[in-house]
Order: sequence, then C-alpha cells, then structure tokens
Amino acid sequence: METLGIGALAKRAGVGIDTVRYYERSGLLAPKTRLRSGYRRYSTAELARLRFIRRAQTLGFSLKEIRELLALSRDRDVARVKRAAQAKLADVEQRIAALERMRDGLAMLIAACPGHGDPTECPILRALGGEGPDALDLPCASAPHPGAP
Amino acid sequence: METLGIGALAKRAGVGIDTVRYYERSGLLAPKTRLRSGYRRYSTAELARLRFIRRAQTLGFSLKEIRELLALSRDRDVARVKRAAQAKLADVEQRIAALERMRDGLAMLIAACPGHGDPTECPILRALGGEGPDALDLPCASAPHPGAP
DNA sequence: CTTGACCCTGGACCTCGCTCCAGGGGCTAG
DNA sequence: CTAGCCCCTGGAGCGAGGTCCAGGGTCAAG
Repeated sequence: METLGIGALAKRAGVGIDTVRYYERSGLLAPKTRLRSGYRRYSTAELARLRFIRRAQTLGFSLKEIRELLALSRDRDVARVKRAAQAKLADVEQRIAALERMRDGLAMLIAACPGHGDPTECPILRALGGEGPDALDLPCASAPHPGAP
Repeated sequence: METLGIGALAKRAGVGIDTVRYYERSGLLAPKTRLRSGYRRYSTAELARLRFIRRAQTLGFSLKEIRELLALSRDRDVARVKRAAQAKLADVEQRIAALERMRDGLAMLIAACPGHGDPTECPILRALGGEGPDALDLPCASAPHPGAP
C-alpha cells in the first residue's frame, strides 16, 4: 500500500506541514507508522481524517470538539457512539437555527431598503445605527429580557 | 437622557467591563461622551450596539467582520450599504448550507446505526474510522478534486 | 560522495479575544 | 476626613490555533 510523507499529506489536504505536526501534538492525527529514521508515514485513511478535521473546522467546530468526534471511533460502545452523534446533530441544528435568524433579519432589512435616496430612510442603517434612538434590534437571538442572565 | 457608566453597560449586556474596554480599543464601540474625570458614559444606542456585537459573535462573525458590518452605519452611500449587507447575507447562507450538509450526513449515519451490536457494523464508526480502508467521507463540503486549490 | 529536497525535534513567536493585575483618581455617605 | 465603590491607564498573561526558525539527520539522483 502506498503511503505518504508528511509533505505529500499536507499538500494533498491543503494544509501546512507544521499544521499536521500540530494536530499530532494535539492528539488529532497520528501517522500510520514511522520509519526507523523517525519519518512519519501516512495512509489514505489519515488523509481522509485530516480532510475531515478541516471540514469540521470550517463548520465552526473547535479542535477539542473534533477530537471528541474522532474519539468515537475508538469507542466500542455503539449505543454511546450513537448518543454522541445525536448530541452533535443537535448542536449543528442549533447553529443552523441561529444563522437562519440572522439570515432572515438581514433579508428583511435588504428587502426594505430601496438602495438609494435618503440615508436616514435606509432600514439597514437605522438598524445598525450607532446614533439613532431606535437603534438596532434586528437579527435577534433571544434577548428580550435585559434583566435576565 | 439617562446615560450609563461602563459597569452598568457591561452588566446590562452581560459582558465584562474589560471586554467593553477591549471593544473600544478595537474600534467597535466608543462611549457617547466622557466626563472630565475620564469616565465613560454610554447611551442606550451603545447598549444596543454592544448587544448586536455579541449576537453577531455567537453567529460566528469575527470582530473584524463585525467592525465591517458596523462601519456601514458610517457610510452615507445607501447603495453600497445595501451591497455589503447582501454580501453578508450570502456569507450567512453559505455557512448554513455547509452546516446543513453536515447535519444531513450526521442524520444519515444516525439513522443507519442500529445503536447496538457489532461495532464494525456501525456506520458512524465506519465513517469516522481512523483505520478502516473505507474511512470517512461523510459531511462533505465539496472536495471531490484532490488536485484543485 | 556530494547535492538538494525532504524530514526530525524543540522551542520561540504570532493573532484573536479576552481577562486580570497594579497603581492611582473620582465621588458619595457617614 | 475616611470608607468604600466605581472608574482610569498601561501592560501582562492566557488558551486556541497555528507558524516559523535553528540545528541537525535522511535519502535518492547524479
């Protein structure tokens, strides 16, 4: 089976060599083997894992969370694995819902803005406003009770 | 008009005093005025702005991006403001789409997992796998071309 | 055997987004 | 006047996630 050196792996995944080593230090990605010289050798499984890490990161997961996700594969308790996956699903769904609220708020403002004319009429400016007395209150992610923690 | 000291402002927004000062240093939030003593005074407009900053952050915007969003309110060119808002909207929509792909991938794996029995049968473990030759390839955010930047 | 690309370790350094001093002043109540 | 609380500035420190050496070994091609 063809294996990759750290440079080839990094290149194929579009990351820096140092980043690969950093992930290893962080317990995210170990080389499949090492040569006697100490050189790391990776298989395509590690490449896939590395790509997964990057994808998950762009979706807002921290390395710690990704480590948890990946740790599932070491876990032999299938029921626990499934519950963990469900928890991550709920997490993802919450992120989506929050972003959808912001999307709707933005879309509404854009729709209401004529795109020309008096700046004081522009709902976007009014909403973001740092001066108007009606200020901003748009893409609201639940904060109707100023007194509540 | 009633104004707030930095402590009251921070409390009402649910952030630390140091955070407010940090945002000021970062050009995100200036006090409405200062007393001769140097004390910062804020109006409810600043409170709203601060809350907006926090909301936007929880939605994954960096302080730099938030600064851009807020800078729009200083911009008197309504058309440009509208375009910037549309760009942010597109950004948010992309994040949502990426998360939806991950959600669907996770949901599929969960649905396919019986939740008990042989771990080697569990699709979640197989997908996350750090050892199986079929490895993971699930919540794919477009990466079918290993050779493309 | 030499050259050049590649790799090793260990540790310093960087940006972000805070968070926490130290050392001092302002303001109000008793 | 003295507490006691709030506020000021400047700067250090921290965790996350890298990024960049220095100093040295490996290895394949010529």
